[in-house]
Amino acid sequence: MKQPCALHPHPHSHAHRLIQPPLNELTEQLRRRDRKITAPRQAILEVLRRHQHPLTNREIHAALGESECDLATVYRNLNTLEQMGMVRRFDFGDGTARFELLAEGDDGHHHHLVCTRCSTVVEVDGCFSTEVEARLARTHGFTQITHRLEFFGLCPKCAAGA
Amino acid sequence: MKQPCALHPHPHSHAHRLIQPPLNELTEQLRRRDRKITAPRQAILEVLRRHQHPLTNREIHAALGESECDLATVYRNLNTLEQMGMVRRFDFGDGTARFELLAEGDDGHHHHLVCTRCSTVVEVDGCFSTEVEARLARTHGFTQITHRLEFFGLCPKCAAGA
DNA sequence: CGCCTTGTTGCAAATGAATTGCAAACTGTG
DNA sequence: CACAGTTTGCAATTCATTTGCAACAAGGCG
Ligand SMILES: [Mn+2]
Ligand SMILES: [Mn+2]
Ligand SMILES: [Zn+2]
Ligand SMILES: [Zn+2]
Repeated sequence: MKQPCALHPHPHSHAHRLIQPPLNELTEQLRRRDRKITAPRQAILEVLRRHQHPLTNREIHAALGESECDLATVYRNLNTLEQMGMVRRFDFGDGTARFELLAEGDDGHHHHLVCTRCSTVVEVDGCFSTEVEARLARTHGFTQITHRLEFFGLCPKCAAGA
Repeated sequence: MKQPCALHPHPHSHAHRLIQPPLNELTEQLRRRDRKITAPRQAILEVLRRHQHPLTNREIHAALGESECDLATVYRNLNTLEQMGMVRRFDFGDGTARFELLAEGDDGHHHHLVCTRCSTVVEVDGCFSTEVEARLARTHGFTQITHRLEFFGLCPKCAAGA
């Protein structure tokens, strides 16, 4: 029940971020905001808890197993969870949204390094560019500046075997 | 015929990048690669030449005027031009691709600052993170690392009037 | 200038992610 | 247990983008 991420190949030497809030803490967040604790919802959160890499709606749906629910329900729930700040949406530019569970209080801002061939995902931590954003704010008068940044490249395995 | 960008609001104080290769130079590139110089193609290149901000397929199609062609043709041409390295595709995360014309030899790598309310686009020049990429390469063994980065914020006009 | 090969176009249909209308089922609460 | 407000399943819809196919046009060549 607590198997590691089977959906995504990723370098074993680097563990993913190890947040994994316990399920009861998650349902607590739901309860607090008058969201109902349904079977699909719990199952989805369980899936997200198990996989600390970004997952697509379809992948989450596929990983549900028993408590199967409609794919539309997965979409709806991830939107809800995003609005509640419980998951973060990522965009790897392939037209399919991906989600990661957040620890409470964490805004989840971080980046990834994605293999353009096998889709291996490496969690990149550390975010620079606060100076860049400050400069942009100063130069162009923009406020509330954020950014979306992902890295792409060829993973060692793919570089070798191809 | 050489009106400025009418499709996108953008701060007047900052001109966009002023590449604008002449049309004949562009058709020359086509000829060199056994691509035919058709009316739709020339018209599309003209539109791109006039607007040095990222344009969507639909926007390009709408800006064609006389030499109207099918929207599918616009899509096909932008894919072709991208493969040929004559335009660069950008992704602002709204599910719609945008394109900018490139000067020959330029790979067009750069970033934007986009207003989340009115979609004003500011061209950001300067690309840091070569060190970050080098670090990622070293740490994870990836090669050919690039990145996709866009900034988002509230433009001064929107911050004021709302 | 006509012919031929090949790239291109228009049009309509297909794809694929994501959203939505609606009626039925369910959750939390009193 | 009953009620009000959510959530779900299912099917239909939207929207960007792609694609099959037959008609067409561009460029090379004789
Ligand atoms: Mn991540
Ligand atoms: Mn640009
Ligand atoms: Zn790889
Ligand atoms: Zn704005």
